[in-house]
Amino acid sequence: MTIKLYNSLSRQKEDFEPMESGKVSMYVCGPTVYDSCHIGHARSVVVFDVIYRYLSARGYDVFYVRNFTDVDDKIIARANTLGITCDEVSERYIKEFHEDMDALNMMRPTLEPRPTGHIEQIIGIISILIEKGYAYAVDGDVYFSVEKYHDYGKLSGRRLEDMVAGSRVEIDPRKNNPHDFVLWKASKPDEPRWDSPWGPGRPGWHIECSAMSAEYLGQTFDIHGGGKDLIFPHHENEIAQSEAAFGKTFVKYWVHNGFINIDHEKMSKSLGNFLTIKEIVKTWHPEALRLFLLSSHYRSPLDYTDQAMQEATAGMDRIYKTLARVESCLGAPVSTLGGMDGARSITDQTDTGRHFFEAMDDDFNTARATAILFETVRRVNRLMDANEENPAPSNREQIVEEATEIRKIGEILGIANLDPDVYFQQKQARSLGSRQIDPSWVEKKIAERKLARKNKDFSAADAIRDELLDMDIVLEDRPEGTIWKMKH
RNA sequence: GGCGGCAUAGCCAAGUGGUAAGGCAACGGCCUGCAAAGCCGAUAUUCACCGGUUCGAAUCCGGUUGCCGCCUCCA
Repeated sequence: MTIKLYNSLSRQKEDFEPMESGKVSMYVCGPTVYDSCHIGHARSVVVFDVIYRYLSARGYDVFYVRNFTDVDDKIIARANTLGITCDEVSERYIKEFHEDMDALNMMRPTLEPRPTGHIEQIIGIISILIEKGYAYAVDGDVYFSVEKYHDYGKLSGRRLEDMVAGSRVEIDPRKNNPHDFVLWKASKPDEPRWDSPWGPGRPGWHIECSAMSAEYLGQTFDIHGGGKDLIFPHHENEIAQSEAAFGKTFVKYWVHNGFINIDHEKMSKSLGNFLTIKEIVKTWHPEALRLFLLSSHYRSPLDYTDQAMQEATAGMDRIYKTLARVESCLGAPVSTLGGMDGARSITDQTDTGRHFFEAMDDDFNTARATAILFETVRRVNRLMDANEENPAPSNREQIVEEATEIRKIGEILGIANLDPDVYFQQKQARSLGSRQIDPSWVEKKIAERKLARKNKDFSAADAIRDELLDMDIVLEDRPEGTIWKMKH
């Protein structure tokens, strides 16, 4: 089986063949650390997290680099506003980024380099570009000359002459061509600065990715990822810099994720509809967010709404309810192998495993993959329905096997690997916290209802149930007693 | 103006030449005191519209309409 992935450069799906058999080098553009992460970051990180996990599960040794941009105009502006140093700003938001991403069960990349630690390499590339005549210095700035690099525009599919220069940004008269972009920026007095052959300054935005990817992955590497918006100008400029400097193909496969809308609107600070991960995770379980993000293909636009999150929550509940039911049916937890071991143990020897591979091999089609997950859930439930109390050994075996497949697939999607009790407790804690419900009061009501039911006073019992339902508390009368859950 | 994308049931969403996955919601059945949960069942003769290619198209080609993104910092 061959993995196919869509290459933004060729605009079609291609067979995935890494440069070195069995190994994958992957670079993904991370955040500029000047503010809290929003759901857009979450999508990008989840998408590449799943790609990373899947490639690993398929036996590749993946070297995954994701940078933090820690020197930039926005960071400087932020530092001035907060009255702290740029380093303090980036440290603060890197820490926050890690907290948010840990909450969303993201795996850490192999390396998370930052440009401030790679100034030497950056200056090195800029020097090569000047030597080769691709760049020029003006007043302490260094610019890349887009006209010198003849393939400029090949990723974004635009030609230099078609672009309307100065339509939205003022033309800088010091540039040879309005589309020339800055490689090195002279620093103003109170800005971060490093010595360079062109005077004290700091790196431009694009050059860091060329420098750090070359440093850790080589001058050519397999996969470069990021949000769709980075195609132009960021990735276009990276290609120009790297290929001009090193004279070889920069990246084999370009992978870009689509954008998130909020209630059908583009997310933007001016509209005031930026949703941070912290806010979302306060009301919704992180796994519901992951399921939502993986419920459509990574290149499609995705609309975030409360309804969508409720549906994703219902989906996660369904999976965990089944796992809980398996546990009580078999009297033992459904094992998680932990880490990537579970994911790596998926084989195409089972229908479920084979279908899952087919879906994911096809450009990481997580929407199809989640469908397979739900089909498996239904099969397990059906098996248990047919074997109420004492499942025959062969049935037990089958139930365990199918339930374990759910865990394994979940390991790659980054969901369904919690103890079901823990999942429902975590979920409940969110609801109780936002609704201020006292669990012991609920227990008291349930006891009252139990008494009423014992006395066959069903109207009183139903009144209690309705009262609780108004507060989004749902009762389930099970053989072993009544349990309660929050509706959302 | 240039480049690109999307239009599939009430909603979300797979499906890229062989006769429409999956989820949520709603409906009927089993179960239940009644519910809830779970399972079962029925739900798109049809994939924005108009032509064309083909034995055969949601899928390919041409056109029309509508929506969206990028061209500026942005995941």
